[in-house]
Amino acid sequence: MGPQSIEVETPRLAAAKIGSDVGLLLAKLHATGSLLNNKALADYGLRERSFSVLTLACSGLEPTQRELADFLSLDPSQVVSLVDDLEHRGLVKRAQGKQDRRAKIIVSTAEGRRIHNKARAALEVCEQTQLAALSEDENAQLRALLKKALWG
Amino acid sequence: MGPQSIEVETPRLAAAKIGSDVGLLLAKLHATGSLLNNKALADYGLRERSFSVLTLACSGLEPTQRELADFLSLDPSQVVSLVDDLEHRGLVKRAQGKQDRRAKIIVSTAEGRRIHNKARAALEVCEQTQLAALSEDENAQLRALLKKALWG
DNA sequence: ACGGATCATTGAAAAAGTCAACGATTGTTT
DNA sequence: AAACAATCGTTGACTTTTTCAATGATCCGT
Repeated sequence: MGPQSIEVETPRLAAAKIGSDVGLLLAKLHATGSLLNNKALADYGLRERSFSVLTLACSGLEPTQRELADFLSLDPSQVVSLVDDLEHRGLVKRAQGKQDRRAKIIVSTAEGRRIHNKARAALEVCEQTQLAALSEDENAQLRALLKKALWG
Repeated sequence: MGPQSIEVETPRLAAAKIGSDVGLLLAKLHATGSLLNNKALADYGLRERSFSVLTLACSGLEPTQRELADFLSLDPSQVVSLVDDLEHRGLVKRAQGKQDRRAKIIVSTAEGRRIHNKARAALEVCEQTQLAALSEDENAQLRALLKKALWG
């Protein structure tokens, strides 16, 4: 039950030119990160994706399911499953769209916000250990670059 | 058949705090990137993963399948499928391990290197368009940060 | 009011991931 | 040297995830 040891082996293959392929770097960091994130979120019955949905639901932005699908790069049917699960557990609610009655707005419940706060704290710790090799500045720099790459 | 238009819409939800969640940023950039990369590689009958395997096979590092699995964060059985496919198409060969006769070393064929060069060129163009919002310096900076985050 | 488009949802089919078992080989212990 | 556990690639079964087409309800432009 002690603090989980983090092995930082630098594999032989990291030397290859492939180590500069942005696509692979993203895939690898995302893969290892997802594993740790999901482990950290498991205590709250969440995974990376349901946590993301819950975060948006808690954001006050009142996202529709379509917006969630677009933003999270998911198929609309996957959003249905995620929201179903969160709704059954009382963490979010489906509300009727305001201008569009086809759309459904996902909003958090009080319990949802409570869980989200705890989960967010756990995830922050988790991500800090993942990016332990980076200084505070570099960490912020990485976020900024990723954002800029995505949305300019 | 003209140059594919790239829509750079900044979605409403990008404003949320979630836009600073490293895990989500990685997931999203990886997701959109994979789509484009796979599309670019399709002309050569490759996908992101088979391309990665081919790259390592062409690197001169003589990786074993176990090393490929570790480096690419894949299950060993997935590597079997990937190598099977590449081998059937004559792009790589399985060679006996030098110190360990259980292990199999993956090396490229001449045809494999030919295809790889073409695919790599196409992928570079593709990645440049993906990271078009970043300057040359920022592009290098991003690579460096990702590498550092992974291997210190 | 009509027709085409979009939203959430369902269900089925395809793809990907996970996992345990196996033979062959290795390294270690006795 | 003999026995033992561990590792490598492989196979096959199983679960999860992804993808896609179809549907009813609703919106929008004409």
